[in-house]
Amino acid sequence: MVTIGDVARAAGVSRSTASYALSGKRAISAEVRQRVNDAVLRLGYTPNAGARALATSQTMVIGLLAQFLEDEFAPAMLEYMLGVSDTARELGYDTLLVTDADGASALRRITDSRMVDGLVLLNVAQDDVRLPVLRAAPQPGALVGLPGDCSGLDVFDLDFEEAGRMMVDHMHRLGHRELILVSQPEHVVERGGAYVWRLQDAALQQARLRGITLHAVFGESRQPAVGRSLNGLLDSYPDATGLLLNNEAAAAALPTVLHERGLTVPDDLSVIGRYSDGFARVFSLPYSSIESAPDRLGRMAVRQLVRRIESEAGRAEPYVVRFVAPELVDRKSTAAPRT
Amino acid sequence: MVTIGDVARAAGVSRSTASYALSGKRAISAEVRQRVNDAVLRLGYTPNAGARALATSQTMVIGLLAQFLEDEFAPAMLEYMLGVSDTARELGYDTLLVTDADGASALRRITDSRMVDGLVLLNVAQDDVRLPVLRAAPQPGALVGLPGDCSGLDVFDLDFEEAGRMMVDHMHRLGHRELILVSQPEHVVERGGAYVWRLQDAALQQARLRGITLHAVFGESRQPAVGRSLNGLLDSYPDATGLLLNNEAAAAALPTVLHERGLTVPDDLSVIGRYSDGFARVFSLPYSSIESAPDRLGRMAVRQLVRRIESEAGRAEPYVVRFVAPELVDRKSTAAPRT
DNA sequence: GACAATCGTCGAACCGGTTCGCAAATGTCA
DNA sequence: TGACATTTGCGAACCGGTTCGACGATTGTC
Repeated sequence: MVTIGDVARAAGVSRSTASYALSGKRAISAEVRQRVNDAVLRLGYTPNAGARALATSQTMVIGLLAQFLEDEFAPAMLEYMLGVSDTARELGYDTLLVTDADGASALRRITDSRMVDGLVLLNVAQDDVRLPVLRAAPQPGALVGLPGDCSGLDVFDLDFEEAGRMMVDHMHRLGHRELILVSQPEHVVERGGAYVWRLQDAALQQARLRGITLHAVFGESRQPAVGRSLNGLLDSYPDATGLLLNNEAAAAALPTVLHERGLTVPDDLSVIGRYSDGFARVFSLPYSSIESAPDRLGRMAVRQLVRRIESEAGRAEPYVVRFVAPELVDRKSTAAPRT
Repeated sequence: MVTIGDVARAAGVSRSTASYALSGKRAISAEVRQRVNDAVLRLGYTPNAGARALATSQTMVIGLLAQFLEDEFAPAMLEYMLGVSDTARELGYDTLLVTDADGASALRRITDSRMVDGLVLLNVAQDDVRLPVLRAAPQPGALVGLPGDCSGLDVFDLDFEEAGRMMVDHMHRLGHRELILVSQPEHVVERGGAYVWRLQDAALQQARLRGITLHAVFGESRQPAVGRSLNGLLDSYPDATGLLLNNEAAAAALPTVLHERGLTVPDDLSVIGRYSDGFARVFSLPYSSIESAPDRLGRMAVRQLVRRIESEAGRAEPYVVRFVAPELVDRKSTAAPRT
């Protein structure tokens, strides 16, 4: 392994001079700088990350805590992860991926051992057990997902309330008067997936405001339960003319269910989902949807995190809670209800 | 920050004694060991990862290189990633996620700076530019995906040849005589996605052997192209009675295409895909499929990698190329062709 | 020509662990 | 009681970087 000592020797200077020549933190003559650079190239020198971390107390790594829970819709998580990882790299950071089932103790391990300069938490729950650990950590943290208590952290999330209202209003404008909202499985809500009831509560309230009926139910997360559950719903609410899906698995299962029942979208039923456009295209999800913007959220979180990491001023700045405005991507799956 | 010096002082011993008490690499009296452990608990000591890496030249981190390419089916990658990350953690390692577009230079950066003890490469291409870098690196590497040259590396992959033969034979046994095989987009193959033509070539050969017709074509990776492409195929080969899908996006798009054409599976058409069971359940993919076993492959790769990292004997062991035998998961999407 | 300021470089210390060699304390046996 | 082995803990060196203070050589100023 080639160290900075080897470079210094090859360039005929001291280790400290070599270091300064490379970092530029002190004036070094052009000639010496050239000799050092040549030596670096000739020997193929790359600084040892551990040594540098020890000396500077900066690892240039951010921790990405992704929680994969039973009944959670995992594949969507990948989009957030890529947003985080790609943005981190653009800003000069690598990404340590942490998928431990026990997020709190994994978080403690990572922060206490100083493996990372900052953290991004995905899939944050209402009362997330990881948050006290994160607040106590010396590194700053950014969340994707809105918890009950945002203090001391930067938070980014889709505006699920507005999403719920948009779904209802869109249907209402078209003339629908009875809707069904299929949320994530009850499990997810119990565990504190706040976004589920944030959307649901707002949708219910908006329905009341508009004077229309909204049946809010929990869905399932995979076959065969998800198909059965959708059939059950359509049996239970035969007069409903619109379906709102805050549940990706349900959106994937719906085409077949409707086909089997001989129903056509949007003639017999109008449908709006909530997922990213990339997802819709890859999985052939044919319904208009509220864009969940996972890449944007991941990007925003990392940007803010790095700002805090890198400037001492950033550390002191007030914490932000920022919502991405939902946008409806039209895929022609809604229309006026059949009279 | 609390260091081992603080622990030593609190326990009334030297730093070296504290270190030995914790590592157990030398005999330390029970009483002193107790005092050290108490101090650790009282002060909340966790070793600094950078310092330890510097001293031991072991980071307890493995690098995970995931390549997300245009037209590649990204969501399936998550299953591999989780298999790797979870297994790594079980064995005491953390995972550095690298998603750079330029995999080769990212790999060089990671290995040269000694950030990781070993590497897992996903989505390995026939003539992968990352492999020369990996072979030159001081850390061992394991691949998921079979390249042209496996020398110096441990390789794990699904037996795609056998998968191709199984698909054909299964259809042949049922009485089918004309099949269509939809592969990944041409892009993927051009870039060296060997698994595509490994399956395809084996399928073609087996079809010849059985004396049946197999139309092998490239598919698309997303809507609306993927739907159009499937429709075009069914138009072009009206006599085909069986469809083989080595393309997840095509499997997701097919139900709607068939519905629009008024075709029923398996009465009008028999279908076999190639994807994991977890995937099929979450995305309501209703076709029998060859299990791609992503979690198993990730797990195998990490296991072997850690074996090589941890034992000096492991380093010397001969390199392995191991194939997972394909298994057909029956979802009742195949039957004898309509006469 | 004396003195101060600036520039370029070096030596040494430090970051926080681990590990080697050694010595003091204790125990064993003749 | 003395010789010797064993246990137990300590000091120092090292891993590979960064950074501070100092110092000699230039350059500038009056």
